[in-house]
Amino acid sequence: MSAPRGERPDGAEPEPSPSGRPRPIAGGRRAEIAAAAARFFAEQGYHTVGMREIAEAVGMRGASLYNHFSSKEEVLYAIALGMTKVPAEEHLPLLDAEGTPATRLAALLRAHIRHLAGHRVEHLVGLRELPALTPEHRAEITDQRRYYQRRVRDVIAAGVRSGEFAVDSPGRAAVAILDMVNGISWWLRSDHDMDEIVESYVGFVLDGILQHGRARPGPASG
Amino acid sequence: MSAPRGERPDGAEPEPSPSGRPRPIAGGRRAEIAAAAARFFAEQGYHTVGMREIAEAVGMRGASLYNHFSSKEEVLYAIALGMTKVPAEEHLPLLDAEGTPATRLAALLRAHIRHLAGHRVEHLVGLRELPALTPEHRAEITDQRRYYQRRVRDVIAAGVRSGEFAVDSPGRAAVAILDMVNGISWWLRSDHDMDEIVESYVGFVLDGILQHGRARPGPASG
DNA sequence: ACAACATACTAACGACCGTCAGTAGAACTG
DNA sequence: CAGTTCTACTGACGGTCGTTAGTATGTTGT
Repeated sequence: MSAPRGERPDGAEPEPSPSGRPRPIAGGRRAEIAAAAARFFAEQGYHTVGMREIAEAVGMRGASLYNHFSSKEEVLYAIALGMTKVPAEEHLPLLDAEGTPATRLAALLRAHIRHLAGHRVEHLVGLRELPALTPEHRAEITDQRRYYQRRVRDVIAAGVRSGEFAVDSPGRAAVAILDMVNGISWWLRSDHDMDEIVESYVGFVLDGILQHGRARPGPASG
Repeated sequence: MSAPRGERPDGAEPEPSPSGRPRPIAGGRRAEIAAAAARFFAEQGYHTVGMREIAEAVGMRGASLYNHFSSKEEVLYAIALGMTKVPAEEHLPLLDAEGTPATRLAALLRAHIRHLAGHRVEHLVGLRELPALTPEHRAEITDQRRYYQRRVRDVIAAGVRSGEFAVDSPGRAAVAILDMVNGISWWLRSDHDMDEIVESYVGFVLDGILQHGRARPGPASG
């Protein structure tokens, strides 16, 4: 089962392209590697996966990966960054749009969950493998996450002031909400009905958690 | 700062301990090792931590750990089992006690969160390092977790039937609730006010998520 | 055509890993 | 007392890991 180390497996390549150029892709190689690595990291864990295994998945030898990434940790960092910095910059403007706090938060939640679903493995890796990052890289990721969390807390606080929401501690609610929606990436499968999940969770948050301090009618009893 | 136990000169005393017996603890050694390992696993990740590092923390050499565990994976398995099987057997009977579904679920949530807080690192490891387990061990842990989740779903369904709760999908709500409360172990620190956290989350669940389908009065407008 | 660059390769290094074999000294048991 | 068990030790093995150096080859720019 071990690959013959010293020999060139001429016919073992997935593409024995006789032109000598194995892959015509230009520039997108980094993303391709990161995507393959994220898949492996998600299902086996960062440290279990070797550079040679990642390389094989994209049709290279392990050492060649260092033409695209300076280290294994940088691969992980790129994955984590793509799930914190990028969506933060794309989604948080939704909180600055027009509308009530409730509609703005709903828009953010929908974008958040849909993005998570579209990048499930990357999201899972970004949550799970933080300790494997360099202290500097880890700090950058957690800072970004804290900022995102703070923005959610602020829009909740605005909703409390406007009377739309009823919670004691917007900060505590923000943490609980984000933990709940991020939990999706642990169990999501491709055969789930995304529309239904999104609307369920938006309901849990907007009509549930953020309303739990409000008086309600009890169960029908007559 | 290095311990003097490292080198063993020819005729020197192995331990300066006056009693001559290095450790009077009997039998509790397994738990001591697992606790130390859980601390390391939680903050560095399972694969980053070596047997020699765990051993040093309990005053042994790496190879001596194999007098207590047959493999490194068994250490992880013991930790994970202590956070699924044990609490399931201790807490789930609360769902069979007397009272309404709401009071029974509240009791379970309180016990769950308090147990989580008392074993934060073990809980985190049990969540995060599942892929490092043997397929058989992993299956056992996830089966246990699925059972726990099903019991929560059932009590939610009972509450819906009795009119105490108002949710469309008890199963979906159970998953969301458990993800939310389990998320606590990712950020909990020892200086948090546990009573306040517990009651906040019980409120999020019982008065929030599980009521979100019920009609409510809107924000006060007159 | 020639230089410069990008990308892939082979080969190997040093470090560390989990694990095992063998041993020794205490602690119990009869 | 002898015999068994328990626990910790030393020392080492085979393997894998991330990474580097050096090299070959195809593409691009002038």
